[in-house]
Amino acid sequence: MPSGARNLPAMTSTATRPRGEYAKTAARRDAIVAAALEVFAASGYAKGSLRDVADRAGLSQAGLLHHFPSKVHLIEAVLAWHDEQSVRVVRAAGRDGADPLAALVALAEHNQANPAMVELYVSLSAEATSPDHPVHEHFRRRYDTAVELFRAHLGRQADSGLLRPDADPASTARSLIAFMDGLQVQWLYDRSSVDMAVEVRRFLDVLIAARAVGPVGGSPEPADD
Amino acid sequence: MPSGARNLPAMTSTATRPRGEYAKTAARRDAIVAAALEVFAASGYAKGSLRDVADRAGLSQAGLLHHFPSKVHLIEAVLAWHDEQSVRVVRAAGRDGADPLAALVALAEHNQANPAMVELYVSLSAEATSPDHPVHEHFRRRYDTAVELFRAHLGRQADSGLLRPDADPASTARSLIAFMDGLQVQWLYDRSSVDMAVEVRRFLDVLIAARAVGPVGGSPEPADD
DNA sequence: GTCTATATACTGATAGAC
DNA sequence: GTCTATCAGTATATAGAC
Repeated sequence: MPSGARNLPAMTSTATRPRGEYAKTAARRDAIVAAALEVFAASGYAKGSLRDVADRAGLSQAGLLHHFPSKVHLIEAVLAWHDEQSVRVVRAAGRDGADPLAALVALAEHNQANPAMVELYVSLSAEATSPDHPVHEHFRRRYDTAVELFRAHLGRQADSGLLRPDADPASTARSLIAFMDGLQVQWLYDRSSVDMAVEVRRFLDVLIAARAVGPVGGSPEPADD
Repeated sequence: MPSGARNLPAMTSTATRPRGEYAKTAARRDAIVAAALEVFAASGYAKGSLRDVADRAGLSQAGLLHHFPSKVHLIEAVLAWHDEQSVRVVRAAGRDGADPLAALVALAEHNQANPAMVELYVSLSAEATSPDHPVHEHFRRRYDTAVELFRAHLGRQADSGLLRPDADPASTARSLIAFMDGLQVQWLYDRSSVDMAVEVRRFLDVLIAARAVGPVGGSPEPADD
């Protein structure tokens, strides 16, 4: 279970403190973030307690607060790690296919293999709709940039005739993100009946494809379902 | 703000207790449910406190617990009311159009006019993904029946040639619900930029329509955007 | 039916020893 | 850097007066 920290980047600035003695601290912080990810994923941010995180990370609650001076600092670190993971997956998928849309299938597969990340994202994005929530702005910005990213890409596809002519790029961008978000919720309620990667691919085929009914980006990944 | 109780049905069984003295109790319960809806919508179920609900309903916390013996009883009453409202809207929309799909547009409009209901649904459906959450089963059943409802309808439309031939009824049903759920989240983050009713109509046109590009159900409501 | 008062438990955060 | 001990605040729920 606490395996989320194995590929954590050094979030503490290693440049200013080259001393070897602090390497243990960085590992500690990573372990704490991994524990916090699990706790907040399972209980949400409001109900998730620092004591639970501390217990799971193997230190006292006061010890935890030495590394992260407040609960808000901790959740921000967790979100930074979560976002970095997502970006990493999308970038890796974009290396061969070069299509941001095909990367969504890879992201769905990645999420499906990491339920805790889905739980965290679903519960936290819902909690943070309250304007005074500590990470409200984080998610607001995230949606803004995500919609704009896809809108721009779909606009280019429309210019190339690769988008259904009756599909508005801005609306389609929003729909795409909304669909993926909602799908994660359904998946959490019934993981055996919902295959997110398959649904995403079908959705893209139906919604995006102009004339051709084949895979969206021409990416070399036709065999999976 | 506390205007959600004006069209509350009598959830307390008025048939068994015809006495006039208890009418005040029913009204009290309705007021409490309305207050709880607001509190849980704004703060979520976990963080929303009975004290807040009691204050808003104009009685003490102990007095509140006389009517609803526990927090779980209260949230169940709130959900029952919420579901009843949604069913009412869908049924009313189905009376003239007779198309469940067109009713979704009406539902989106209704939700847009009642932000508290959207906040409640979004935050609670996310919270309740945890299997041990008090209302987990409620939402699990809700998704099951909703998917089955739309799947059956889309299957009939497919038989009539009214569904894109490359769209699978079961997948499309899931996608439709996922899209609407995700859209509500985005709307909560940016209410001025997102028009749920418009997006739902566009989505239906693109995803469902077989050949005709016109409105899905032929309902007499072409002028809105 | 509603109240005050309280029991019991847990929260995030702090102080200071080591 | 980690600990124990403790803070002040808040939570749900109960007991008993009126």
